Amino acid sequence: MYCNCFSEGILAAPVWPSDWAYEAESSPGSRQIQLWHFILELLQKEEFRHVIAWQQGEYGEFVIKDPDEVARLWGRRKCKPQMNYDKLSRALRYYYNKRILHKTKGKKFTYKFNFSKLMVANCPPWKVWAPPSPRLLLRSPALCQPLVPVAKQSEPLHSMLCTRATETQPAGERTPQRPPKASGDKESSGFNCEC
DNA sequence: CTCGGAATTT
DNA sequence: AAATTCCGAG
Repeated sequence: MYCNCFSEGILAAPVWPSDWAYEAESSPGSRQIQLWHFILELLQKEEFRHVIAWQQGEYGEFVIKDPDEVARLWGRRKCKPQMNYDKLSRALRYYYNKRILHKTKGKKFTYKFNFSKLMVANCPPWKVWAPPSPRLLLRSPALCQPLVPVAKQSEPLHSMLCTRATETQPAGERTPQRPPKASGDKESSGFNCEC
């Protein structure tokens, strides 16, 4: 009932406030990927669950199991070979004031997303894979774009999320998809920089 | 490790 | 505006 994130309703929303989804990769002059997008991407793929993963229990909370690796991947994406966890974590800290993240004190390498400020529009991490909605696939490359910041300047009031659908283990309904991950299995190791 | 100020860079 | 780099303090 509540989790209608995938229904046409929301996905077919008229227009996106600020379509960064489009400019995410293409638009030459547009901004580069943001760190939290990247984190979400990693979190969304199980290939990286040994490097970074959601923390069971509190949702939105994740643990960086291998800080060096995450930093390396981030550095690769941004073409910043000198990236390390020290720097990456500084960027993460800037998110505290922006209300995108906050720290889970006491737990090392553990942060938590502030979903009250962010709206999940597509491919929520908990479901890992949203079915069709071809219209919305726009021109996204491999997979659908993860999120959409809801409060750009005006905040509607969508603080609603898909509630916890995490490890409730519905079993029946949705079958766990394991989309395109079969043949070659090049591991692809995710992303490369096009610099 | 974690936290931010400050100066730069993109 | 979002990050990167450098770094002293707790």
